[in-house]
Amino acid sequence: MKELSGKQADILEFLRSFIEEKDYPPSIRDIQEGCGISSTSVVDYNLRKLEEKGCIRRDREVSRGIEILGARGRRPRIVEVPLLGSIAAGQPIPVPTSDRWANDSDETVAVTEEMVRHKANVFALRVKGTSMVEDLIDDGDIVFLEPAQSAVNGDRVAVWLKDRGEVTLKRFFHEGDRVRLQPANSTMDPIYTTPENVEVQGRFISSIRPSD
Amino acid sequence: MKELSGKQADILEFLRSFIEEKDYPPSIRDIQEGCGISSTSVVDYNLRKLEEKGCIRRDREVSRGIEILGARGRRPRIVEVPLLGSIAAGQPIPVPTSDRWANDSDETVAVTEEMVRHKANVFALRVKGTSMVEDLIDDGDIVFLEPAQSAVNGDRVAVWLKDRGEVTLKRFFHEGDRVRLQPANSTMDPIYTTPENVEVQGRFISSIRPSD
DNA sequence: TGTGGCGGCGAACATTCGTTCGACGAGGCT
DNA sequence: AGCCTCGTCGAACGAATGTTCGCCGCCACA
Repeated sequence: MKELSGKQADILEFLRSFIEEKDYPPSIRDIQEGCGISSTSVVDYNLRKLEEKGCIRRDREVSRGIEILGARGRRPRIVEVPLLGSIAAGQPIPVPTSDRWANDSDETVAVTEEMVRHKANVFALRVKGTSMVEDLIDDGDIVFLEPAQSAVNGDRVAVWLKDRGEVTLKRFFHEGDRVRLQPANSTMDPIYTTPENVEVQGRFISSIRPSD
Repeated sequence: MKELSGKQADILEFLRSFIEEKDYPPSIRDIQEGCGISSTSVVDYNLRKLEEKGCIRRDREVSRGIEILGARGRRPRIVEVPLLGSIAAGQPIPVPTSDRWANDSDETVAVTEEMVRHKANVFALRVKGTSMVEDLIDDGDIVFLEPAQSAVNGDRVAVWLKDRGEVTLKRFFHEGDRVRLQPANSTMDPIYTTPENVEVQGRFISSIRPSD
């Protein structure tokens, strides 16, 4: 007996939409009204069935303690990543000096945790320009970076160029006593500088292309 | 008086973590215990303050009717996009013939609504191969498609090639009485075929690169 | 020194809510 | 017919929960 009765499916559907709308689960009597059921005990009865079948989990001794199980109901773990600004071959960007993002008016990007590899303190930047287009990072993309102070060869990092006073996203190569910052765009030349002049700000994690 | 007292900040923080963990809001007494407050009325008092300051919204006559306001607390609208399989220059994929995704065991990808342009019935495919790499779609990427039966020149579409019995992601060009399916990879040749032989399955919306 | 607002306290109260109980009808089975 | 299960119903009980009320200490301020 794995099938859901019509009423059980109704309740499950109501559960979803109620939670979606209100952000908290319905009470038994909410379900009763919402599904046009005449008695609370019927709701309770079917809720138990639903629980037996593994569709929901109920928290007894807690009102509204209903949780939808399964991929469909599980709330994906979302992180709001602060979108700190833009990065290019140009404009300097503000970089967090602490882990406090107290300013709630900051723009954020909401993504699933897996997009930022479950790392903490990740921040996002909007890419301006096409210097990394061959690494599949295009103008307008949003990149996620984790704070980092160092890089190994080949890492894509946001680096602060002290002499220019600007931050740029490039592939990092340590070559003897100099540093090569390699764009992933064959029409652009690498930047050569000294280790003293560069300060790694963050390491590339992933990117999204929010607009087509 | 816009500042939050220490206790109010505590409560707000507790609210966040409680909801994050349990998926439903705490009761007054949950807050009382969780924040080490000695009376429910103190909780009520500060909850009112919080409401005055616009941090939360309370649903009176509903237990646990607390909702966190603002970007930090607002639940981002998430859609679970069914990940139907892979697409490449090769394997056929199952394509939905109806709008029912009844099979809950299907793998899904959770993304924010803006990733799919708030469209309905979007589905996702994992890209195999590098035929679209110059369009910044690489091997392993996940692409989001909307169901479509037609395409205009230049659209990136998933097309069903009847004679080959396979589905592939290409740029679509109608040229006279033939159709050119153009890979975005200069090492690959376009596919020429007839309009009768191609059946557009979906139009490219956006892509993510879940792993580095 | 008195006054009033603020934040807190504990207890009682009123409502909401989950659960239980007895009963009923429709079917299936012996 | 007798007996069982399933799904339903209405009512009531009791636990969980939100709200109110009087009282208190602190502190700024007149």
